[in-house]
Amino acid sequence: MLYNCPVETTLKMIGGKYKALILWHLIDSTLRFGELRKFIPQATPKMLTQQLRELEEDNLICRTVYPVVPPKVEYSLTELGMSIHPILSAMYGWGSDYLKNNGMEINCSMHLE
Amino acid sequence: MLYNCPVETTLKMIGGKYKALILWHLIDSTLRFGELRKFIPQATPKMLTQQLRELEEDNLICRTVYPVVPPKVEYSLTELGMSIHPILSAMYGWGSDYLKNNGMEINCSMHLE
DNA sequence: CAGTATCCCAAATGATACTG
DNA sequence: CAGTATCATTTGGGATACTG
Repeated sequence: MLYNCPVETTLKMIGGKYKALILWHLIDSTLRFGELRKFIPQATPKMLTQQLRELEEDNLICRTVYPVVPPKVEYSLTELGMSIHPILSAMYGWGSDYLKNNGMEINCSMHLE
Repeated sequence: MLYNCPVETTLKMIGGKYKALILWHLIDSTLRFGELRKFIPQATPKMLTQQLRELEEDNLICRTVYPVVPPKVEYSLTELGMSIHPILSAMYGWGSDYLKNNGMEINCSMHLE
């Protein structure tokens, strides 16, 4: 695959419908599939699975399966995934400012750090 | 519209197919429609127009029409558009590193600054 | 030059039901 | 619990031709 611009490379990896959101949620915690679903209820299981698989393929997240019943699967950031943090933070900061300046309430169940 | 997270707000505004690329090209120059087409040949006129209109609606770029024949239209960044620069730069940097570490050549007709 | 207008196709996403 | 499978639908996007 040939990219015109590195900006596009980055966008391809974190620009999926729920990818930035998933990464953001994983920044400070390892989460199970069901927990991610609760954080991102608008994503159907199919979509969530698909996005997670793509993130995993791109080596941004790590999927750990515990061989127990009932199944337990945990998702966490890889080192590469953690290296995205500054970008996500910058996006969070810019987005917050934008919403504030436009009198929109932020409805984010998320912790800044 | 209600956003779950400011990260999504930002992504909605710069995540369109050619948006980041358009913004990136406009960072250091005002460009005409035809010039943007040359820089982004993969975008059909329809798509380019659509993306430009959305960027304009979001107040990221400014469209200036000169009442001459033949028509002359120039696009430039607004202040808000310029404020995206750090994010784009961060994305450019991360993407470059990623491509380098994976032995991929960068084929970007673009100037870093 | 800077777009619009149409038509059409492919990909993305949603809804729902099911399973090891 | 953590997904898959299937079907239906919507959306995105390309090709092409046309215009003030």
